[in-house]
Amino acid sequence: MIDYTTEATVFKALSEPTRLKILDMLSCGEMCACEMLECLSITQSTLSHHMKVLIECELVSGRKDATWMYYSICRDRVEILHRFIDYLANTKEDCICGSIHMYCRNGAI
Amino acid sequence: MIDYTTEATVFKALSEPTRLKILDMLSCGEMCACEMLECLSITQSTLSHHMKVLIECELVSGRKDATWMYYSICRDRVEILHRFIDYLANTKEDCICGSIHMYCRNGAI
DNA sequence: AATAAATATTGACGCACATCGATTTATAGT
DNA sequence: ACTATAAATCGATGTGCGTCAATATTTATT
Repeated sequence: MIDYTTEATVFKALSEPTRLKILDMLSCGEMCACEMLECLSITQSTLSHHMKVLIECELVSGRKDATWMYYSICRDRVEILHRFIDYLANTKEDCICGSIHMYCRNGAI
Repeated sequence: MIDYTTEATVFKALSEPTRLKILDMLSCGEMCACEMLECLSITQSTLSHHMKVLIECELVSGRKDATWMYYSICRDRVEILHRFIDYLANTKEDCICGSIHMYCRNGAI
């Protein structure tokens, strides 16, 4: 049985234009929050909130150095997402479609 | 300049467990709405709403046959999403990071 | 025409979330 | 110790969305 909820949380984290831009900023390597803030039209508290969302779904990791926070992309999690999309959208042996009625009986989501 | 908003809309469509299950159901081919409804713990109007969301972001297409609606996954759009994730999360030549200050001046998102 | 089945639309409700300003916490430099 | 900077947390607010019940629309059948 697939855990749609966990992946949905990751997709939700990606459903914000600002957070997509944040990830784009981090794509070449880690970056300090204060530097990122200069290129975003949001307040510091909002940025902090966005980083929390990205960290909680494990798309990003944080590293503290003195008063600075450096963020970087977790490529492993991105890869998992990649494989999930592949699994979801393509034909497979153990598809819901095949055992769709049995699947219903389980009362899953 | 990248259009984060469009992709964010696609991710938002994917940020619902029920819609992920719907896509999973469609992964082996088109399916009728009434058949899908039997395997989902939601009302008919809610399913109709979800299908509208999936169609509007072009992840799914609909085909009407008499009173039945048959839905299927748009693999082209999934492929676009795939490439976007690759672009977003990996190092690239024309990265924001490199021209980050110039990028700011543009006043983009 | 009348009925039935499948789907779409409408209106309402409650909850989640993006955002902000203000405050708090943590750390470095003087 | 005091000040300044970076970041996190808190409380409030407005908007968006998932969901439902009820109704409307479309199409086939009798």
